[in-house]
Amino acid sequence: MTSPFYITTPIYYVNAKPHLGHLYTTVSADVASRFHAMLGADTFFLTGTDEHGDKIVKAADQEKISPKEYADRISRLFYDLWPLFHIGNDKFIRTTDPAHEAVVLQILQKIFDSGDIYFSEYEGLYCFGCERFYTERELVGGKCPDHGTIPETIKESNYFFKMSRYQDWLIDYIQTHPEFIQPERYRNETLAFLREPLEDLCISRPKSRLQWGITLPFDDKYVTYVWFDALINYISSLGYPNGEAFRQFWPQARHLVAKDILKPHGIYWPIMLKAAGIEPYQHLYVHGYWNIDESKMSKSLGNVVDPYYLQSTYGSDAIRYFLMREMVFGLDSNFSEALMVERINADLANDLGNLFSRVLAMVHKYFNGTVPEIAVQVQSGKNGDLFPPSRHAIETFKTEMGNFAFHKAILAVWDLISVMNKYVVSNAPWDLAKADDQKAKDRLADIMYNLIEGLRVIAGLILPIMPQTSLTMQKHLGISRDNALSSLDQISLWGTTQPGTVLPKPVTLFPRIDIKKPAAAEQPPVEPKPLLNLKPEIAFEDVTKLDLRVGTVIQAENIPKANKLLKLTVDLGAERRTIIAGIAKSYSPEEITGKQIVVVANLKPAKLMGIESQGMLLAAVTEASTTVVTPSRPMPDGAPVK
RNA sequence: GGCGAUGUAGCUCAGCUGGUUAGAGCAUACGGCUCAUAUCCGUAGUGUCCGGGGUUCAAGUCCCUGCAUCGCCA
Repeated sequence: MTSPFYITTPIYYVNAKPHLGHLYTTVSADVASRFHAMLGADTFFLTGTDEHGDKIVKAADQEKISPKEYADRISRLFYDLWPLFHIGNDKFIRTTDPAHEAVVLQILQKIFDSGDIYFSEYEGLYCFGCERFYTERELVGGKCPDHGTIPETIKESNYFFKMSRYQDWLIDYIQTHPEFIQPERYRNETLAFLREPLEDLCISRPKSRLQWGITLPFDDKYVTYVWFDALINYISSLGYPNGEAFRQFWPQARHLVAKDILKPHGIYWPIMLKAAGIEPYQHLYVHGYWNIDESKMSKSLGNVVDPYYLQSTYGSDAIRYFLMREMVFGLDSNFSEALMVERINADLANDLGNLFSRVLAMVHKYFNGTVPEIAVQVQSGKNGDLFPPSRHAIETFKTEMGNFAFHKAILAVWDLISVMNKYVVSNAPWDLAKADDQKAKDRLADIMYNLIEGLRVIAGLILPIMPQTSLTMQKHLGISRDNALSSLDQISLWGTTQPGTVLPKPVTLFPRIDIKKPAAAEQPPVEPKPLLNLKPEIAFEDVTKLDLRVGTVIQAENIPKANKLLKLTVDLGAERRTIIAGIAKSYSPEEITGKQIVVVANLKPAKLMGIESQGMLLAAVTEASTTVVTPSRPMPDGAPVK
């Protein structure tokens, strides 16, 4: 019996709507899960949402609803999305589920009792956006590098988890289990991080600052840090400690994550498990990002491709195929609609769809839609012409899928498709059909039977990737629902199609998409109005504290080793200022020189890259670019901006 | 600043432990077939394999160095 297979996606944080990154991770997990089911494994596939923490409270406040209502709303978007992509998860967990919260309490108490949690006072700079403390040197110009806001100094007592105690154990574990973190580059990254002393993890937040969380079992004045709460979902979902699913699946866990959450999964989580006396998970599989139109996708910005739009425009299977085919698991990939249309047309419509269509059309034309009598080669105990390439495809597919090399597994299938298209041409069934002798008729029957069997193999192999298309193909190959292909062994048996089976008329599996008029143009995306994610409301007095002035950039230069920063000399009329601005990616020194800009003139100076910056300039910022704010008509330098 | 990754045809990428005229898919041009979703099959290419230096009988492949892009850490 194949060992049980337990796969997880991260539970997605409900501060953002589902985007392409979520979709990719979830589809990957679904594909892997379906594949292992085909190998005969019992599978458990988990996804869900992560709902506690500061950011959720803030987002809820914006909407003037409770954190729970807000979490319900966003969680629902994920929950409703997955069926559209035929994601077959066994469970959808929410960290607000009472059962999950109960397990978190147990784990906390267990680690607390064993002495790995201690109470200590801490003072530091805290960014509310990031929900974390920063050290001085991590800040950029005194500001949070992610949010550009000035962190607040906070002094508080908190509970800490003694991760440092397990550092050597973890290093040793990763070194003696090379497959623990994959691909290797991320294993190396984790080990590199562990070369430095590990700091203990602050695992609590005082309720004076945050109530939206799980109250610590040993101190009701605190709630649990959201990551500590969230990671436990992987075992609470299985009914830790006594659940049947936990006993069956736990040691087999495979966690799928994007590279941005390597640290919590590669370091915190194994140590948490160790401290709680639970066996480590089996594998952590780390994948890369989708670069969309050159720019990265980001959870905090609107620049993401909407899965709902993709599904309604191109269909679930085409998207699943593209995501699995285009990305080399572990590396970054590019995403654009044009690239996707190209793949859909070339691979799905031309290669697969057309092969399917031409073979079935011939069966109808030459044999009235009936699978011809078993061909000579098969009768005589030999396998058919297409048996060797089919077997090869199956074996390669099996190996590569097992390695999470989805794109290579797909290539193996497409190699078979290519062989079959050549097989059609080189045997020219239309010529055999015209011939008037029995030998030609037998040969024609033989060829058509081989093609039908080849299609059956393809239909089986694409089952994990494109489940709906697989079912459509099977139906048209005369495979009834009751006998639907479900295991690799079944697919590997050559010659299971019964002669005499009447096949339905062929259908178009994937219509070609007109490049000049992409489907996108016909169905404009129905975008729900994006949330602005505003900062908390401020009073007029707060605005008057800012002293904004017009100034002219009279000199600009690059700063060595700082690829984002320019050093500007700005004329404010009465005085000149040196200002360090993070615009180097969007402006050359030449381009910015001579421009009038708007400066925050009463900002406390800060040192960046060893240079004192005496103010900051205003700029409009997206993930992709930065544009400096300029008065629409020339103004005298030093003129106030109100 | 430290560590690491990447840099190969117009595009996306293969090229394992160094070994004959550097590959695939897509895109392009031409030819063939007609069963098929104007699909499929065949042919043709184009490349200072990032720059420079070195090791070797022989380097895209190893070493050094520079540049560019990216990631992690500080």
